[in-house]
Amino acid sequence: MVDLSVNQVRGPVTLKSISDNQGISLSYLEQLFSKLRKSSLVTGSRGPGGGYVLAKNVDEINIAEIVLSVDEALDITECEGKQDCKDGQRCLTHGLWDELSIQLYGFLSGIKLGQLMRQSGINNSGGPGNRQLVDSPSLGKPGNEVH
Amino acid sequence: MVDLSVNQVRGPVTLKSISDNQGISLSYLEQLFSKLRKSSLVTGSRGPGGGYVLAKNVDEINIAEIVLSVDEALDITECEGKQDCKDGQRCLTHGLWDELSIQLYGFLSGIKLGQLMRQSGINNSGGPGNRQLVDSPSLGKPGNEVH
DNA sequence: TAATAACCTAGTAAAATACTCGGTTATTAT
DNA sequence: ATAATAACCGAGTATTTTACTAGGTTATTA
Repeated sequence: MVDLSVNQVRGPVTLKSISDNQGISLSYLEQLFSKLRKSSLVTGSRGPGGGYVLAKNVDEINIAEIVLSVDEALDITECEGKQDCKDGQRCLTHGLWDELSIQLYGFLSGIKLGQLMRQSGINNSGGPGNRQLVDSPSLGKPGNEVH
Repeated sequence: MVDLSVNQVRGPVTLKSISDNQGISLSYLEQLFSKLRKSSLVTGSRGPGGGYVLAKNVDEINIAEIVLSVDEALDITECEGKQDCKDGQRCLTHGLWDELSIQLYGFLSGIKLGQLMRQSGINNSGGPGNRQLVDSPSLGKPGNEVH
C-alpha cells in the first residue's frame, strides 16, 4: 500500500510492478488486493493502462484498516473477544490481551498511509519534508535493557 | 505464571497442578518452565513436596520478561531489527513495525505479574481489592468502529 | 527403597501464513 | 475483429510457527 501510494501519481499501478518492486508474488498480491478492494481501500481497473489506485486520500487511510482488511482481526485474545477462553469463562490473562488489542488498534489506527509514504524516502511532491511517525523518542528498544 | 503467583502461597506449585488447572499439557509446561528457570523468573525444587515458586516478588516481574523468556523476542519487524528487510536495506514499513515493537514492549513491561494476579478473581490476601490494568477507559474496541 | 516431581531431548501434529497454479473476464490498442 | 494486457477468481501446496507427545534421567523426600 505504501508502494501504491508512492507510485499512483503516474496513474494506476499494476500488481506486476508492485511484485517486482517489493518482491511479493503476483498471485499473492492479487489475493491481498482482492480483500483491499472489497474493503473499499483501493479500486482496480482492467486492461492495458489499468491497475490499482487508492480509493481514498493517503491521509484518510490508516494502517489498522489495511491490516483488518487483509488479516481480518487485530484482536489477539485466544477467544477472539468472546470471553470463553477457559471453560466458557475468561482465562486468567484475558484482560491483559484484551487491553493490548485495544492499544494495538489505537496505535495502528493513529498512523495514516500518508505518513508512511512521506517518510519512505521516495518523495514525489515538493511538499514538507519527512517527519517521524510518532514523538516518543527515548523508549528503550526491547533487548537493550539490563537483565 | 498467574496460576503460579496465585497458588505459591501454599508452597511450591507442581506443573501437574498447573496442567490440571489451566488445561496445558505437562510436557509443554516443562519446556516453558525450563526457559523461565534459565531466565531466573522461577526456581524449581525436585522430589515430593517440590515444584516451582517465583524467583522474584510478583510486582518485580513484568509481562515482557515472561514473554521474552519463552518467545525469545518482542520485535515484530521482519528483519528482527537488523534493518535488512528489503535487499539489505530497510523496507518501506520498517519504521512502523519498529515503533510498534517499542510500544508493545512498553505496554507489556509496564504490567506486573502482581497486577494480573490481583485482578484474577482468586484473591488470596486480605489486601486492597482488584484494580484495573491501565486507565484508558474509552478507546473503542477493534471491530466496533464505523466503516 | 519407592514414590514423586523436576529436568532433558527428539520427534510430531495442527494451524497460520505465504505462495503456486491454472484459469476467466474486462478493457484497450492495433 | 483480434491480440495484448491486467484485473479477477478458486483451489491446492509449501513453509514456518506453535503447541504438543513420547520416552526417558536425575534429584529429593517419606
